[in-house]
Amino acid sequence: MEPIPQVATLQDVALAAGVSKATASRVLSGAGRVSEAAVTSVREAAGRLGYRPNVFARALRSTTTQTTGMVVPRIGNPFFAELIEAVEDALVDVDQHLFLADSHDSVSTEAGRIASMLDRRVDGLIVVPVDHLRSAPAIRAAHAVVPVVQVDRSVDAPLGDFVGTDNAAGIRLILDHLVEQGCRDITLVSGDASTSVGLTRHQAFDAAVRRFGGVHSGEPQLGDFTIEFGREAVRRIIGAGRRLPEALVCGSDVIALGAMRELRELGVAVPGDILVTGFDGIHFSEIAEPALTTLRQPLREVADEAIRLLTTRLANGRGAPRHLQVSPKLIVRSSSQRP
Amino acid sequence: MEPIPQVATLQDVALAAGVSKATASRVLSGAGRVSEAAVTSVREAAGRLGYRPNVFARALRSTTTQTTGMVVPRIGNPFFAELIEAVEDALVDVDQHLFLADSHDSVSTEAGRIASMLDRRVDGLIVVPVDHLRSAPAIRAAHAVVPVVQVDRSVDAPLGDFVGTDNAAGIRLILDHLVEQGCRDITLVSGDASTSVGLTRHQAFDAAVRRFGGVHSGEPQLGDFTIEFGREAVRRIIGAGRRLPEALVCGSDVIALGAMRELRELGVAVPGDILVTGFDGIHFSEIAEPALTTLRQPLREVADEAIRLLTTRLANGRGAPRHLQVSPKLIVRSSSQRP
DNA sequence: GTGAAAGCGCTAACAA
DNA sequence: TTGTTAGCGCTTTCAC
Repeated sequence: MEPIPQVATLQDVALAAGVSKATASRVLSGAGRVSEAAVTSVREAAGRLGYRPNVFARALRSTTTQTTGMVVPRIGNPFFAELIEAVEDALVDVDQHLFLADSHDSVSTEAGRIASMLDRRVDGLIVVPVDHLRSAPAIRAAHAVVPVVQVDRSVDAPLGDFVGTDNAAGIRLILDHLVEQGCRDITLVSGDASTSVGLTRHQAFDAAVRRFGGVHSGEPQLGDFTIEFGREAVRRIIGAGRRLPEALVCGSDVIALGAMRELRELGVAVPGDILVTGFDGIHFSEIAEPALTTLRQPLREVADEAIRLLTTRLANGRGAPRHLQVSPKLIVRSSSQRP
Repeated sequence: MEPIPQVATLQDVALAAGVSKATASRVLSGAGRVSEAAVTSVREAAGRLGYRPNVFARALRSTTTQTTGMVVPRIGNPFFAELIEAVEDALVDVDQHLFLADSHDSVSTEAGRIASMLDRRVDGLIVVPVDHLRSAPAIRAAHAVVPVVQVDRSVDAPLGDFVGTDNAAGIRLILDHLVEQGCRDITLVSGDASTSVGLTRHQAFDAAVRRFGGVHSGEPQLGDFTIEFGREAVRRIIGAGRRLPEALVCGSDVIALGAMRELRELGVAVPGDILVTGFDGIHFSEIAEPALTTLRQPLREVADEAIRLLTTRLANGRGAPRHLQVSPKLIVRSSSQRP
């Protein structure tokens, strides 16, 4: 396999501008002192020849690739899709490109994807870990080589930086609201302890329930952050034949949407017979019927912080891991208001 | 900026295996004749040293990068998010990695993203064009350099391969169904003529309406494929004060979901007062209330075909552009059934 | 079957 | 300020 010939190389530009490759390089990459004349002629020549630097030659020589890697559990999950969009937006502002991979909720796939990001010498890595324990080795390996920022979820070990939502505060906002609505019997439907958010939201829920004297919670339903699990949880709760709780606090909008669907199919009215809340604030929470009360995560802010952490790391190197939390905002809609 | 030192280079492996770089390369990249002994020792040494080939050095020398580029109008749009997921899945099977970019529904952003894909020497490019006319130049430029396949939408000029849904057949399925439900007054709410799908679905709609003798359609509402436009269209239709149509045929599920939301807020019952249909078959169409009748696009199939087209091109080079259409499947749900 | 050597396009010493 | 030179790590002739 022959190398693909390049339209115009730095050599061509240098020749056309009547300078050396080195000078041309200095002009184009903006480093080092160069004369006005050189700048003008090189710029002109580069433009005329339609010169595009060879990314690989550059990467082979330098330490940067202008590329940020991102690994998420599942692209099709609307929450992650919206997060990806926010990151892509934020990346444009710092002139970085996005290398994206999907770990399919599998720790081993995730490890492979992270390894391939490292092979591609990404300048930084944004990862939403699949599992708060078993994702650690791959992330640790990455962390040894490149700045890593975990977003939304994190692994247990203190590895690199993190930016996510203040889950405990969020859950408290939800509980306050529900109690205010007169609920005393509230059940949690959320992700299980395999992810940090599942764990934290569960703990926060228990703590918040304990804080309110008269409130009690049924058996929490813990599983995946999927529509299907939301449905399944409802079937389990209703199948158990016990009295219906007054409210369902769901660990994500996706779960809540699935739960509401199943409730409707089983003839249970929301918010008539039971209140439901979500978490994340995805676009669809607003157009669901009934519109879903949720906690909006400021994704653009999260994305901006993630990029900022990455670039700071790149500039300043090591240092204690930083843990940033943004505050979710309670959006009260029909699903949680007594008719 | 110093080059980042590599953990183990081919040189190291060769040394450890007691062969030359050339032989080591031949073993590892599987090209050329090599002795059993060489294979064993090189493999062993590579494994022991944790050798990972340098992607950039390889790309600099060879013609392939194991990377496929994908440019979509908006990642956050659930239809595209699901498409991206399907493509990512399909790519794994052919050992390719994904370079993803968002064109933000802007032709100029799209051109920039495509150019940067070319800079990165992607082996192939998958693009969902923003505009069926103005996206052509950038796609043509790409097509001159690398296999390009347009997915879902296409530009007017015959550039590279295409794989998408048979929109006309889809619209016909919808119309047949609606007429069967007794509808005679049907309005289209869809994307405008700036995209090929907007155009095709509109034309197909007009043609199908003409085919049925007694059916007439109100003024079609054309705009973006967004939730917001779905709402806006409904406001316009109702604000016009004319008699409500019997059904709304929406050009995408996202539009339909927005439209249903607005109808509800305005006190119009679906399917009691008006029927609504979507297009695409995104996950949320199923859990909407009422569940949305839609046309399911077989995304995994589309993705597989796209990859197949790309790899065939890569192997066989030029040739007449191929235009593949997959058949959407009508999924009838509550939103289009007279109570 | 194997090795030596050239070179992909670029950046960064080091001289001048 | 500029040019010369030396590689970054790899694949691929071309001899042997």
